[in-house]
Amino acid sequence: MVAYWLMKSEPHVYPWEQLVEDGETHWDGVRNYQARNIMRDDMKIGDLVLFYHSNTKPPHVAGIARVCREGYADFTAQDPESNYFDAKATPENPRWMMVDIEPVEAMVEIVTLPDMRENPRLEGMPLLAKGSRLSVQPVPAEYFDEVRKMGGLE
DNA sequence: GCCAACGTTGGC
DNA sequence: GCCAACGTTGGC
Repeated sequence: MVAYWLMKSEPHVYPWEQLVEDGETHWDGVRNYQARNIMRDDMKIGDLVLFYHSNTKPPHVAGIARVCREGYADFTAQDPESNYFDAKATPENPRWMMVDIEPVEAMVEIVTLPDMRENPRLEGMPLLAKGSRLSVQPVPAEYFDEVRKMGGLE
């Protein structure tokens, strides 16, 4: 049973194109407990992910990725040189977790946030909820399919 | 750059 | 364990 998710990345930090170039990546740097718990407990190999570019004009879904490694320690938390260093993270208790994802397919056309807000079929999608800021969040299947169609994919 | 909505921290 | 202060996210 495949589950669906949405992950946010700022394009100037790590864009979709970089994921395509890399072939896969580890989703380091998440420092929010709710998002961590999703990566630790819920994301399974084969789950599909809407790759969302935040903090850009307009914000948009750029492509679809797939989980290719399940939750494990985010080692950047233990690296004093990292921007994501957390003094409370240890090998015994890494505190922060991540998954690996790989690109599946780019949207034929990006799906922008305004377009999603205008689509009545997406009413109730967590991303569109007022005050939503979770960087890793669930996407109920019907919304995932609709976004995929909006992006020109079947 | 502004600021609303959240999440976290720390004093009490 | 409350809650005010502060920091962050992210759309606009």
